[in-house]
Amino acid sequence: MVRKTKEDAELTRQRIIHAAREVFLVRGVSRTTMEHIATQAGVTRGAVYWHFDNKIDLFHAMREQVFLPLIDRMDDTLLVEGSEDPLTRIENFLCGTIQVLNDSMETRQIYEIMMIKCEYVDEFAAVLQQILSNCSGIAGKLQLVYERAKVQGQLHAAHDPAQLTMDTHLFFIGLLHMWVKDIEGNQFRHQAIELIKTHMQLRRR
Amino acid sequence: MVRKTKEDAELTRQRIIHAAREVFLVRGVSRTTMEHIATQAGVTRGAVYWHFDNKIDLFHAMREQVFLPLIDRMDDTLLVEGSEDPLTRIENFLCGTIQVLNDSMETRQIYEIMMIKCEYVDEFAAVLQQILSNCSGIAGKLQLVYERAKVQGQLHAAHDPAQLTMDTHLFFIGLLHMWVKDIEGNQFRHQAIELIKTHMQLRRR
DNA sequence: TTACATACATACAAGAATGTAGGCAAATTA
DNA sequence: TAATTTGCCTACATTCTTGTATGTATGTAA
Repeated sequence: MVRKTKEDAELTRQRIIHAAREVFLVRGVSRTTMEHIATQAGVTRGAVYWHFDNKIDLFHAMREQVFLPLIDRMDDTLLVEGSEDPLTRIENFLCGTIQVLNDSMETRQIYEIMMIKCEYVDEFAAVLQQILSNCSGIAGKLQLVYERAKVQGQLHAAHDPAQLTMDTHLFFIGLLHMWVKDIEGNQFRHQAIELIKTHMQLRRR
Repeated sequence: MVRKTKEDAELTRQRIIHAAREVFLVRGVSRTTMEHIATQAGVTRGAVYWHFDNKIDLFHAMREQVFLPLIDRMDDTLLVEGSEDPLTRIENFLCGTIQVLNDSMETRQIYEIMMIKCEYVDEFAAVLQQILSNCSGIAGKLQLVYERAKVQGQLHAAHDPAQLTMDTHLFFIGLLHMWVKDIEGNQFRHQAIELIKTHMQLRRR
């Protein structure tokens, strides 16, 4: 078969992205060649180069598939004032993220690639900046919610929302890192939810 | 000059390790070739291969130069019961680590390499295990000190040393990661010490 | 002072990896 | 249905890397 319909082509594109993820995970981004990805996807380098300019283009395509949903979920869970109080909303957001990692192998693998299978140099240095910018965004939204919690009297009088935000932010970054690295699962993965609950409990009055 | 004395040779070895650090930092570990390192060190690949089997051998040599001192300092600061109370000892250890990062460019760069310029696959997967094992060691010692704090009545009655340990551990891992990634310094580096003090203040009764 | 080991430099062979250019048949459009 | 574009494959040409093998001059020990 040579030429495909548009739908078939899009399917090929997706297959290539999936293949890239699988190979990145095993070989690391740097050691992965376009040939590896092509073979894994069952096509040739020609097809890969047709759909993507180069490796980092492919990397970005892969990354988008987990980060766009993350932002959406964050807004929904954190900012929409439903029946939950602010601190519970934060707790739900953190637990929800862990839940996504548990449920979605794809997300799990992409996090793993970004954390321990990628070197942020040259073209990839910009990716790191995007990640940091994302983190700032998360921290910003967290702080909004902590400020709501303060207003609603959920916090100890001595606790400052900005400080609590940073503390929670760093805690969660650490948790994500260890969750991802703890492949065996016996150290952090099994007790991640409990760790979050404990962390939040420390700041309820 | 061809043949050197033992002292000269050791000097060459050190120069190669330093060169490797510098090149790893700029090009990432994977993209760094032995030729890059040799050139940076002012020698040829012959010299590099004489002193080190391959790149990961060099990587280990580089890593040792910061990790052995870390362990020592940890034991000194955390475990030696001097004039300080337990919670202060923990605070001093955390602040001390940040201080080392501030003072020692070498340490700073090696952390940066290990966190965002290295892919933990194949031969490097074992390095990640060592790091995790190191983390376990740190957590273990932290917990000992938190238990001392509990005995000495420094903690709230409701707080469990094991839980506080994990929370502090994850906070600090997150802090280290963000400290390293925050090259500009405006986000985390400048306020790292304050963040630690705030974190510890959350658990003093 | 004669061996031998050491500390490198140089040269070579072999295998990747990349990007591009050209080909080709089927899908799409006019 | 003719013309064009799309989606992909094949085939270079070129450039890196690696490991090793070999050369060699100098410390060093007997």
